[in-house]
Amino acid sequence: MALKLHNTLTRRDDPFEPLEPGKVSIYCCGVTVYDRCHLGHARSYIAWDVLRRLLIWKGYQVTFVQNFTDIDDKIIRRAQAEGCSMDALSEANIDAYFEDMEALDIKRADIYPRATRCLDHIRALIGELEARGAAYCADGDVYFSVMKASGYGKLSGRRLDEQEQGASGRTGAEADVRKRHPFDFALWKGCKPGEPAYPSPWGAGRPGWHIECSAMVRQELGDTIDIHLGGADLVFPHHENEIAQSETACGKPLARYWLHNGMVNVGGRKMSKSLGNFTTIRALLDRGVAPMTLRLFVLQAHYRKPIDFTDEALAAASSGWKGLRSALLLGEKHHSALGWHNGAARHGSAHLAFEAALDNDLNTSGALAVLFELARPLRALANRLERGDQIDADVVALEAPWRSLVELSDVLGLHAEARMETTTLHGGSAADLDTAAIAAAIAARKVARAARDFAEADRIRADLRARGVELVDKPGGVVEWIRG
RNA sequence: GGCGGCAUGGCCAAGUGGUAAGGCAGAGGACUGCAAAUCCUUUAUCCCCAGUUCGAAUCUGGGUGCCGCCUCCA
Repeated sequence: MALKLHNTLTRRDDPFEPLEPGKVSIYCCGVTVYDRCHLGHARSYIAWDVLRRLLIWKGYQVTFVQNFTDIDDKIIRRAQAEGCSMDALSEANIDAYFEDMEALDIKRADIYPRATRCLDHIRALIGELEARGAAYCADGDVYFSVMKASGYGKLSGRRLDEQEQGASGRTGAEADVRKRHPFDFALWKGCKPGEPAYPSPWGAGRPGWHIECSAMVRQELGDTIDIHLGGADLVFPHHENEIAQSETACGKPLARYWLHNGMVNVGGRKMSKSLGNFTTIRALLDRGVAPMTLRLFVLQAHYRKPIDFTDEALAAASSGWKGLRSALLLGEKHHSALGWHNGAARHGSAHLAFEAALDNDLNTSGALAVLFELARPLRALANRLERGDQIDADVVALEAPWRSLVELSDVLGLHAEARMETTTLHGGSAADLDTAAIAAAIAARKVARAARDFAEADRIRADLRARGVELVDKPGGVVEWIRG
């Protein structure tokens, strides 16, 4: 089976073939670091993490570059509002970005260029565009002339004469008087008083948004890369403009495959910083949502379709992850009881079905179905072992499915840790209860149960639950508890 | 107004011409003092209409509804 990827440029599923056999170069549009990452970012970067893991699993050598936009109007404004420097704000949000991504088990990129550290390349690229007559100066700003870019609009399927200017309702009519064409965009913005500024041949100022990506791609990966990634909301104008800049400058295609992920919606509307309807990754983790629950939530839908974020969907993903997790932990927790030592052969048909699903434009939902089917008997066995039940399954025959499950789950970045994860989405604080107090309550309940005073036993259980501790009665009088 | 996308059981969702994966929830049964957890079993003809075809959720045309983008955005 060969990998097919939906290419925004061709609007088809194209067979994937890297420019250089065995090697893949990827550029992923990163975040503007004026705020924390939200679930929309998580979705995007989880999807691309799976693409990257898949390519590595298939044996490709992948070079993955992802930028940080650390020069931007919103960063400047936010920094002013918070009374700190732009650099301090960026640095804090970059740190937070890495923490969030690490929690979600998203692999680190090989290189993280930042706009503030690529200014030489940015200025050089603008200079080239100017030399080619594709850039012009106006009042301290430098603009790109879209009329000079051949094939402008090919990525987003737009024709300049068909667009209704300002249809998004976000542009001020007077802002564009300096432009020769309404779709011309800034390569360099002249600085205003009090703003951070960098020197340039066109005067002090800062780079426009689109130019940094063109410069970084060229600096880190060359004229033409294999895959360019980003959210669907970046297709126009950001990626269209990147193409215009890069291809006008060097005359070669910028990227062979353009992939775009769908949005995360809230109540049918796109989650976005500007709409204010976002939930940060951090907030979700602080609520006790397991990182892998978020992964599962994201991967249960195809990456190009919109997904609706609801508490119900999150709870469903949480339950699903619990099942997958216990199957994944089976071999680790019980390997001596199972007598699994030999590294059994893989479960061939599962591998084929799994790879076929992902080969079909990253059908993670189909791939997950394979994992759940592998997991079902494993989970049942794990739970029986935990309960001390009679085992009637062919335990030896389950080693191969388990090893396959672990390997294939890793391609989706789904990893189980043996430590107890909090999975409830609500519940009080158990901070006022120490372990001894809980043990005492359990002992008291045990006495009550022995005396068949179930009213008292249930009262103790309800009391603990109200304080965030859930009791689980196991066979043999064993009582386990977890903090909610 | 332009461009693009989506519509499958209670909810989420796969499916790319051959007779509906998977997850969640629900129901029934087992277990339990009860519960929780767990195990077993179980639930659809694919927005509407008209076509193409031996055969369509899958192709074509029309309709309806929803979403994204049209210089902040993952």
